[in-house]
Amino acid sequence: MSIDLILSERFGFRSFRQGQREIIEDVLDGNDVFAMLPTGSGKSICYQLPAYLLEGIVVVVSPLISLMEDQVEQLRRQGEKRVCTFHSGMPYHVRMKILRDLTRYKILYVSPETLQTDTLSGTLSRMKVALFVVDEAHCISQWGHEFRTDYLKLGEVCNRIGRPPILALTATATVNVRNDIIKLLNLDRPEMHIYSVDRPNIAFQSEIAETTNEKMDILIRYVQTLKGPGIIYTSSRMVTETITEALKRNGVEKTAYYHGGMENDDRLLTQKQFIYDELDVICCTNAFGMGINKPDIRFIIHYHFPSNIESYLQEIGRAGRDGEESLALMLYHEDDDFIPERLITAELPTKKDINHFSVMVDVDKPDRTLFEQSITSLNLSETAERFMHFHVEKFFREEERDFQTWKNQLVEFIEKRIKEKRERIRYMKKWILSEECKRESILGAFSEKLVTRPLNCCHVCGLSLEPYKSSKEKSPRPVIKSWEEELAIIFHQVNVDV
DNA sequence: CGTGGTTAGCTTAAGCTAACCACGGTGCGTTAAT
Repeated sequence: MSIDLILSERFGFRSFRQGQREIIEDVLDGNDVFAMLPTGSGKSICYQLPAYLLEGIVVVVSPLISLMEDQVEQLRRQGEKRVCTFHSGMPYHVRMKILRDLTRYKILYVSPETLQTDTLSGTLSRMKVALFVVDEAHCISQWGHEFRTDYLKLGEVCNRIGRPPILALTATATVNVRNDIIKLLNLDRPEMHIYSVDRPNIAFQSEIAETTNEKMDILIRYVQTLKGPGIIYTSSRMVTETITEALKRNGVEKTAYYHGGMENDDRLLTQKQFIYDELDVICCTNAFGMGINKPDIRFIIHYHFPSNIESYLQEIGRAGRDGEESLALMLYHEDDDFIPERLITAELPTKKDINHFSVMVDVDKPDRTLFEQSITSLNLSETAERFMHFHVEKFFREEERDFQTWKNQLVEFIEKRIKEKRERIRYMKKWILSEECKRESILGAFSEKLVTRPLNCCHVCGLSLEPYKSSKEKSPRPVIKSWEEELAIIFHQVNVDV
């Protein structure tokens, strides 16, 4: 069966979008593939379609449980029942049943953490795995080194389950991040499919405030005049709540906040309200956004800047998926520099911590239990603690281990990581403050040149804010949905209520 | 930097103020205690 036939019969599309055919052909040839496609361009087809042609199961590593659930649900709606996910939120007996029947499935969605467990990787190692997919592959580089170290072990796990061909998918990765992913996943001469990260319908605007109060005033003024829906990003949970209150006091009623400290149910509810247009504005930390496929987001405002330019691109990339004019507004005040600096140092142990550690353990007769206990008594941040556990595990896996060498390398590595992270913050700040074209310089960060400049480019090139303002007389937007879509929404909600 | 929580120290001893300090963001999984 040809891939065009499967595309129309299984997925209901007449033709491939940019990049999809080439990527699928390389995957079917059994090559390792690295693909960078802009958000919303149909990345999942690149492994879902080959699943019908390859012998064995396709294992997809995904960063969020909600993302995995969404994908499974969507495929089931399309009529494909041979897909599943496997995670801690599922009842024990359901998980066991899936394990028993795993050979019957075509696609399995799983987190990097669960994939490490012997129950799952053991079962997979005894069957044929056709393809190993890493979705949102930039997470390997962005989260793997400290926050979710299981991302660093994906290469190993892939070997354990028979080293099938690997497909790494992402929407944003600088050349450095690409190389990091290739190295950590152990990709073998991968076929590279890199497409432009430019989003011509997103215009850039920045405002530099003299004081924090002024920044808040500017924010409120913009939100009052801009056409929604929109997202406001900040770097602090508390600030999301402060901004929400301030906006409500100033006439922007349909506003809510969202951050990782909230109850799961509240997060889900707020997210749904935003997607179904019950909210105009959402004030959030970087917890919000991954997997949000709302097509008509009109503005993204940064009240604080993210700590690197890929995160920034990810965040603004959530606007204008429908192709309509959208605005990315950056608000800056010099006090903002403090937060990202604090965050990067808090996620790693200091040299002093490492010295403390080496005093506590017996250097000549290394004992695993004592090592682990000593980490706990260092009183590190959760992320720094995770980092230490990962490196201790690595130490005990070495046959000829030497504590001093390990320690020196660790300290060196920490210094290198902090230096890199500072450099990335510095680059982000340079972008904010530079007097050059915002679009050209952001493309430059991805080693790309601007080909055509859109009419509304950025405030440096000259920008009219008129297209982004809300019109006084609000005509109700016609909502045209196919009956399939309507049904899907109804079923979705039924599932949620039960 | 800004903020919120804690504590020392003052005082017609229970509640106030001021000084000080810690902290700021992303999620998976498992387990212990009811």
